[in-house]
Amino acid sequence: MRRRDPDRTRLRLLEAAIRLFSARGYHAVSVDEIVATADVNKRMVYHYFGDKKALLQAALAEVYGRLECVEVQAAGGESPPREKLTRVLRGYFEFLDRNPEFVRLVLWENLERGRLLAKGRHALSKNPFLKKLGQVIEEGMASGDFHEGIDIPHLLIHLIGLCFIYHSNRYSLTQSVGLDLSDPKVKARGLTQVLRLVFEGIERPDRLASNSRKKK
Amino acid sequence: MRRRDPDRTRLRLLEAAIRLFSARGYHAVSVDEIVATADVNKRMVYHYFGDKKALLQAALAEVYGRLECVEVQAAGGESPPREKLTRVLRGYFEFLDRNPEFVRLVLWENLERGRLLAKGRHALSKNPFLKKLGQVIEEGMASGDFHEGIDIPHLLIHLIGLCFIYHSNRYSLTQSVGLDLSDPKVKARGLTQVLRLVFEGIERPDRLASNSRKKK
Amino acid sequence: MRRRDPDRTRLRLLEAAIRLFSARGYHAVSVDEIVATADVNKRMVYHYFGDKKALLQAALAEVYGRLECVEVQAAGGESPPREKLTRVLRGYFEFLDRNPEFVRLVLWENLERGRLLAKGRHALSKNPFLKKLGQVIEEGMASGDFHEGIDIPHLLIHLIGLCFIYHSNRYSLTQSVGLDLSDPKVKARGLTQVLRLVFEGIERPDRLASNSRKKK
Amino acid sequence: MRRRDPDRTRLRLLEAAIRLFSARGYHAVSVDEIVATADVNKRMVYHYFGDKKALLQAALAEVYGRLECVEVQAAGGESPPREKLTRVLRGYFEFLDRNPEFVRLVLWENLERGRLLAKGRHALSKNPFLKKLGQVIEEGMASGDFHEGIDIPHLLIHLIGLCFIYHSNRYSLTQSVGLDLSDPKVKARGLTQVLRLVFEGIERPDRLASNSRKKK
DNA sequence: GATGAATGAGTATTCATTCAT
DNA sequence: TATGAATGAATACTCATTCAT
Repeated sequence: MRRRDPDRTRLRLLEAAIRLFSARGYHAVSVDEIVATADVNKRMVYHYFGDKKALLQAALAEVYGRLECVEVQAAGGESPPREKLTRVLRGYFEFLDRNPEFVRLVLWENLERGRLLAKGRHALSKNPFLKKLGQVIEEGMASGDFHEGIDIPHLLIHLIGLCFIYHSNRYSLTQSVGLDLSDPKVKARGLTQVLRLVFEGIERPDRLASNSRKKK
Repeated sequence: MRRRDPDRTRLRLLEAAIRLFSARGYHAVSVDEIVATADVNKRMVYHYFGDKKALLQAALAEVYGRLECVEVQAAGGESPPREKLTRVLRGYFEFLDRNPEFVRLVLWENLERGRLLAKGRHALSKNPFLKKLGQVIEEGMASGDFHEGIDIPHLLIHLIGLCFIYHSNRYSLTQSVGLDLSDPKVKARGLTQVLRLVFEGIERPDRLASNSRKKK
Repeated sequence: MRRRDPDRTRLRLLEAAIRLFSARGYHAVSVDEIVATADVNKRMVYHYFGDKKALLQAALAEVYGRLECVEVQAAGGESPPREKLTRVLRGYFEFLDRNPEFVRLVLWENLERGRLLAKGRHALSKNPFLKKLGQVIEEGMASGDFHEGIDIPHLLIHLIGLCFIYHSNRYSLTQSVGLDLSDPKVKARGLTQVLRLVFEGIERPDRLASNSRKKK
Repeated sequence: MRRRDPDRTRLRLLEAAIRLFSARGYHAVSVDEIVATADVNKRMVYHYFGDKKALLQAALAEVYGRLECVEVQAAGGESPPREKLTRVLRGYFEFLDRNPEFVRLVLWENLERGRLLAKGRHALSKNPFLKKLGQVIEEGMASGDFHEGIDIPHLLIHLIGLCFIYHSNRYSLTQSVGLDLSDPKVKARGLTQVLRLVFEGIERPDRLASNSRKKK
């Protein structure tokens, strides 16, 4: 008879759920597989979590929470804005790289129209990472290092998008642009190029006078 | 009553499959639902496509193919590179907006690790849209309008990422940045801001001299 | 368009049916497989035979009929009874060996309780082979070569059984007695031993006096 | 209402499987029928056995095992070989008569080319009945009661064949030799005649001198 | 807290057969 | 005569969940 160790059981279930749900999505994973992976009795899913959906929700909460740990310190200190932003973006990019479960679960949830996201108050909503990111940009605008009039919410979206795309569309991009996005070197260069684009754009500065500022 | 119209039957199945697979993913959709939606006998799925997976594959091929139609003419003519690129990006952004099935199926497929994408030569691989996009950038580099030394494959990824993120992570972004990404006005502004970022970056040009070109 | 050749179509269907039904039995074979094997349109099964069951019946009739061809001449002439019987039994044994479809279909039918056998007037009922066999035995009794008082119907059963078992229970016997019954040499020896048993039994003749004739 | 009696459930499934599989063969029986007969939830087939094929395998093992119980004592003692062999054969004949499931399952399995027989160590392979049968014959040869030079493996096959044919080909034989093999009297006479054939053959002993021993 | 037997609705797929052309 | 689209019931098997112990 297995020793009674409620925490262990709950934890093993959660780990199995994160692994399997992120790997194959909610519908492609059966409760049987989860309990087999966790080496736990099936009944325990219902005992600890209620039902399969609630287990997914717990898995989401757990994984989303990991985002909190990223870059709490990265944006502090007295460095110039460009350096700060560089550090934060690098932190985020690498977080996504080291936490594929996060990327995958966020995508599954978006494809499910965020039904479960809407319920529980996840770390994703009151996200300290995004707050920090916004502050760094504001600092840069205040100091005159960055353009004035930047639309911060949209810029946040862009920064997320530039990092996310490397991890979300890996397979279709590998096919269509011909880069192997699982190669660490390719990813490293990707990050470098993202930073360059973000800070400088693609247009030659000496041509900027005539074009820039046309659009608000 | 038995109508006898093979084309109609095949088409209805394909449409139902596109609708349902893109809406809920492969595993959450049953063949029963598909045939009910298509109002077609269940056997016909196997008659025309072989099995459920092959039906998904056919749906992917159909929807991916739609990308081919976008921007065939947009990038022609004698306009300056910036205008050309603007037109192409706007075309892509709006294509994603008008074809949520495309966005969703691409994401499902990436989450499934591109298993079906790998087989069959889809329009996604020998993608004329991406080719055109690459050409426009080269033109801009050649004419001196854009920076020299741009890494084109990565820039393609960035452009795709900037457009994609508005449509792929709509639900989690709505929660985390507080913009309603289903609002057409928000999307329109998003595109504008994307273009601005792409061309100019966020750094003030007069500060560029000291920072720029440090990284290759 | 395939040329119209009714006889060919019917024949191909029949051949495919015999092959498949004898190989795997009625229920394990689908009409689709039959028409695929026959390279004939599915509808033709119903056109020529009525339904799947009737096709089986036709296959049975065809294969049972082959028994008629065996040993029409073998039992003629002036040879002594022992030689005649030897020839007939060898003919039957070898017929079974060369016609596994016959053996298998007879077994399937017996396992199905002879439901289809009961209907159509098959060659199996008014069987010329068995008639001949009986006649040879009677001749032997009349001439004094064979015991008097032989129960002919039962002896017929025994002779059939001795030949049949080598072909019907091939797989279980291979396991339980350790002879490879698919080996032609083993089968040849089997026939020899069958003949020896039939004519002489296993008891030493000098001991026969005391035991024999006890049972009627 | 949910009774909770695993042994009962397993047993009922096994009994239903034996009954139905032996009656109609593997392919003609559906899992639905089995569970309906057993009055058990369908899921339990997979819970206890794995799948339909494994259930058949379990049924085979169970029924084959019954052969072990036959004639453990029959061949002991000090009786003369002829009597011993008579007892053993009568035991086997009557076993087949009382266990039609055995006969039928063995035949089905042979028709399926012994695929399931091959796996799993069934009682059929290390068969104590056949061993005993072989020993009795050896004793008879040693004592001089039986011919010397008997090919034991083949004789085993013949004895099995003589008993089996009465039970395996009942339907076709009824048609072709005109005996009702379901009649107990006919079967009893059949056994008697089998014994007579086995011990004495059909040839008149006084004619034996000239013919016998010709074949090895 | 933990076990594994039990449930009934649901899964993808295949069946023999018929109909319109 | 021949084609292949169409049908609805049946196939083996899996699902998330609950119950008795």
